[in-house]
Amino acid sequence: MKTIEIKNLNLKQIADSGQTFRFKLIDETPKSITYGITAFGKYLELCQLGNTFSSTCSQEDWDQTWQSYFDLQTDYQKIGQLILNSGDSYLKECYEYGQGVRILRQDLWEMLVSFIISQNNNIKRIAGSIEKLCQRYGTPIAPEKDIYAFPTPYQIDSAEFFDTSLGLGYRSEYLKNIFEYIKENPDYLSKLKTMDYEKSMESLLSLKGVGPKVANCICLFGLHHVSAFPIDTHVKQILSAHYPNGFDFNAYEGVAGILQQYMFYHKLTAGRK
DNA sequence: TTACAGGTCTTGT
DNA sequence: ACAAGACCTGTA
Repeated sequence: MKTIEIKNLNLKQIADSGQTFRFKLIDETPKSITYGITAFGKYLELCQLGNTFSSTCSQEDWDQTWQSYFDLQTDYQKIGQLILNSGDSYLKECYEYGQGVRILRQDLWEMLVSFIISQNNNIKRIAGSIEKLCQRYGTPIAPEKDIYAFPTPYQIDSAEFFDTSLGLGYRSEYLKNIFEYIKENPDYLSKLKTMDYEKSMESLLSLKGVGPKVANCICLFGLHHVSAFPIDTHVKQILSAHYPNGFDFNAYEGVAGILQQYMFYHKLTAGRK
């Protein structure tokens, strides 16, 4: 893959949208920006200049891994039209501001672990914990660049998992339980992938340490259930400020999670310089 | 020093 | 059902 044109994709926006902790900023110039992205045991360096993207990755890797990862088969323009036609000026502002946000199709296991770590935590510390977890247990992908895959449950030694150097705090016990559970039930994750949104929520909520917010994040980012709408402290503030009489989820059946990302990205980054 | 961070669990009404 | 309070820990 040399260069390709893609609409509705902005790497910086996705990096700052909070759905992934595996984008590393490599280089930024006034016109272009390059990220190193790790997913599914592979590493991609991708440079964006407007709508033009370039990388040295093989065509095979692009077709088999990254095209799907970036959710390129989904038409975000169409979702944008829905918003623009809705007459909701706040939502319109969020969409126009964050048109390059997509819902990445990330690995379910990685999302499960990452969003358990995210609870009552800050982004810097979350990313640091995940980084250390990969460095300690993950398969090397490009070790000269300090790039390691996200470890499988079998690579993680839960016996030494209470080591405080990962900075997980009380979440380590939740994770330890889940590692053990997955090892005893190796088909749990593939079963989860066959469930619809409601069933997968119910199943995830039965795991200790997974509440409604984290379960919705896993549904949205790990299972691509786009009707999931994670409500965290920021989204709670958004809803009470802009929708005091309630948000009409029925009007956006099946795409609510994408709207959540536009709103979330807007709240976190708009007005910061 | 104290408070906070993309919540969840536990306990007490 | 619902409302507090506790909870690891790095950062400002």
